[in-house]
Amino acid sequence: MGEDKLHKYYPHTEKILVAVNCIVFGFEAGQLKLLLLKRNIEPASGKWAIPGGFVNVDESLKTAGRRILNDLTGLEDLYMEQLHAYGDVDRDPGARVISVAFYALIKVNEYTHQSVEEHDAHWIQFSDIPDLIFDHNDMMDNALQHLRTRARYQPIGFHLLPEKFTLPELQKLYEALYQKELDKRNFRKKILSMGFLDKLDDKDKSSRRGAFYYRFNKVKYDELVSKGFNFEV
Amino acid sequence: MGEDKLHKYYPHTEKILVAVNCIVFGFEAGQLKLLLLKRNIEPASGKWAIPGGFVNVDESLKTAGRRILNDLTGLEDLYMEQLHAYGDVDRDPGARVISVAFYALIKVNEYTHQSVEEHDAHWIQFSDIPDLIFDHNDMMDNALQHLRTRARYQPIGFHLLPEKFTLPELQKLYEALYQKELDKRNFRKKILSMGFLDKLDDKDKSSRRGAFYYRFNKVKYDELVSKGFNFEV
DNA sequence: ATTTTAAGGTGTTGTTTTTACACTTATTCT
DNA sequence: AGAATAAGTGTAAAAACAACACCTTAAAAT
Repeated sequence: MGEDKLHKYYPHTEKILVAVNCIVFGFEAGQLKLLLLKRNIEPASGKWAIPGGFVNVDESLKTAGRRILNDLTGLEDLYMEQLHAYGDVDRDPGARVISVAFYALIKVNEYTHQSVEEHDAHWIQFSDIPDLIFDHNDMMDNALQHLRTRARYQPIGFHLLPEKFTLPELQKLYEALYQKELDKRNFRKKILSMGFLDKLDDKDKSSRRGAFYYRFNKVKYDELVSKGFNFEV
Repeated sequence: MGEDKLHKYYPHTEKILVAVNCIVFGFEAGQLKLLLLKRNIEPASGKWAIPGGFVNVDESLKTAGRRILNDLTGLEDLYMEQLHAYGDVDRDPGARVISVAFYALIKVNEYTHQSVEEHDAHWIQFSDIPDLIFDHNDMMDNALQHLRTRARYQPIGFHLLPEKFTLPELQKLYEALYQKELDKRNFRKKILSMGFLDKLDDKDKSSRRGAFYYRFNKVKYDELVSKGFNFEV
């Protein structure tokens, strides 16, 4: 799509820089974590920032998000949803930049850890989030808030856990999200009564007794939803 | 903010046209309605569209939304929230345009009707929505879906009603949103038990018996929220 | 003036969902 | 063998929800 077409149809209009930022959440050792980078371009080089970059004219917003996140951290195939467009005139002191924020959820494992480290990115837990550049602390707050409310009504928490997870792990995730302890019996009763978790034969042996693994069964879940089921934790 | 600054900090980056669209909802005669315009610029001139226009470099997204909506329809001071940024590369055949959609709620009355008519905009009820340009039908679907879920957990429905409204009116609004009949006694019990509606002394006399007016008391509502209350209808 | 009509307003009961709460079991470590 | 640790399990009381029918008010019609 060239300049000709642009001027033909929308003369006297001003173009603007468009960026995307990806707020990447991970869950590890009972802690919710955020992926941050030290920015390496001016202005604000060296300061902590949420991964981001500029959208090219020939790519969609989500494509740009995936490309930029891959460039900056090596991560790919994450669950990603658009969150909000940040458009205050002076939000970026370098230029007028509108940024579309996405939040992403990732199953943290050795491979992703390695990739993140090689790119000099860092997992920071929520009690230790530093001052971030521009409006990135706002983005982070909004994303966290959004994740909290959304996880209650959509089964997106499973994107933060490995394929095979235990019920105590799942409960710890929800406790981390809601910042509130949950009753073990009531939690298990509720989750299992929904009927889309498959109990596996093997156990996670990191505790003495060991806890059975479960798996999220998307086929069953979709079937239930099509019958009017509403997820809620 | 000039070109100098831009080139100093972010060289080799491509700027893009940024638009906003406002999905404006109204509620009248028991019907949820959408404000639409016939587009008067190319491409797709003469086709039905959601009101929209381009963002200037010196205004925020929301400011642009209010300015454009005011230009196109004369409306002002609406409740407005950002919804989603639409960024597919070919969504607008005229150029690469990213559009940030807002949804807006308005208390329809004689004054707003007049203003809308003078600008040749139209209130269309949901059963009669025509084919819209570009991805505007998607925007509308998303906005409606969003309104429905959001109205359940946030007291935003009151933005669609006059300051003084009756309980039968409020119930009709929720019935229109959920497309489902509600039990009069249970609805009244639930809404009134929340304790943020003030009953007024006068009645709406458009029915034989007349129904008492109520008013949403924001101070009481905020107080309840600060004590941990969660709105849900 | 009386009757009719249309919509507003009101409580109770059974069912379902949610919450609170304590002991047993499996396994590892010593 | 025994101690330690976390996993796993059931019940009862309380709260929320859903279903349901009649009386009241006031305008309109006769």
